[in-house]
Amino acid sequence: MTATARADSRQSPRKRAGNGAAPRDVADDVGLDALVGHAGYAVRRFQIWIFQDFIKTLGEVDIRPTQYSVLTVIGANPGLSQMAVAKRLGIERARLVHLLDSLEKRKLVKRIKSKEDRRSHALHLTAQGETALTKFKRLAAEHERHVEAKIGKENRAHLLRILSGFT
Amino acid sequence: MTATARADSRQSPRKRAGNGAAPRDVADDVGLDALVGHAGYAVRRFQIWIFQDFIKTLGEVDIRPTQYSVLTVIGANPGLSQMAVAKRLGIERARLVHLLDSLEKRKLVKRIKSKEDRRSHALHLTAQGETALTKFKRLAAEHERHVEAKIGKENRAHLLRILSGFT
DNA sequence: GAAAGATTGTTGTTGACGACAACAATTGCC
DNA sequence: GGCAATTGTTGTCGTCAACAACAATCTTTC
Repeated sequence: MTATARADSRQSPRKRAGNGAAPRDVADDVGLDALVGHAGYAVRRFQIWIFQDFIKTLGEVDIRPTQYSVLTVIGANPGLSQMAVAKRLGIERARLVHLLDSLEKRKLVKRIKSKEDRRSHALHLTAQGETALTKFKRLAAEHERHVEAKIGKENRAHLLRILSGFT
Repeated sequence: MTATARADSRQSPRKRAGNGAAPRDVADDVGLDALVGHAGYAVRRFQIWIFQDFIKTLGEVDIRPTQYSVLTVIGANPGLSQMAVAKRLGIERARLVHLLDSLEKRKLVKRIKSKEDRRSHALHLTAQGETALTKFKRLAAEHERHVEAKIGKENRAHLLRILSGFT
């Protein structure tokens, strides 16, 4: 049913395709037709927009969305292992290694060798990391207001409710 | 206001952070706190889920979301230039080159040298591409039903309405 | 009508990111 | 004590966005 708009022209599409009947130099009025109504497409475009705004809004402190999520989880749950953080955020532990390397180099996070399980590291924010995170959160809240301005306050709330199952 | 859940513990967070007070071997009940209420995080997680389902549902025909969007746009607007397609879908023309290379190798799309503008290529589906696309659309509709089953029919509809501005 | 500037497709590089595989150190199981 | 599983780490591979450079071609401008 997404193809309804094409149903007629599909019977003999090469009639127009033969030569340059419609090369269309105007790129803005291209019909999406079947693409509209696809949740994945809309979500992808929205996600791109929202990440770009986040990166831009937190640009002055050079924090990307993934880094922010890591800092937030560690800040809320000090002493967590890398495995636990990775599992919670749905990122691979291999990936988390590099993330923590850079965050540790910036003195925002420290890895402390756990005494209960000497394989694992207990993750903590540094004092500097604590104060930095509060600033990041202030900027993130500003970003959140941009989202509200873009799609509306109620729509944002409803969106969060719809997607709450994905935590 | 997204940080409200942390507002109390933020005053003296290092009280708990001091040593291994809460190493927490259970990874599933980790509090996200401040992360909940961030639209970007929810959208990212949802987008990952929805893409994985799309890839899996269209796995038998080996078509990924971006490829599907390209085929759909070309199918609905035969004769479009690469530049127009790229601009419409928000992907770079450099990226589109590789996408079209693979689609052309699979005989789904053909580039025809435009006679009006000899720099550009007019994009068309092959006959094989036309019939293939109808099958892809059927599978995509099935994927869309998975989304409905996941978040609910009305929620999906509302989601599309909220995000319609991102086309 | 020719020079200057813009556009189209192409190639290449960079960096973020997810998926996977291998490894050493350590723990837990039996 | 020995064997399987887990944790952090390193490395590779493939996807994808962002840029920069380039040749061919159009468009503008004088």
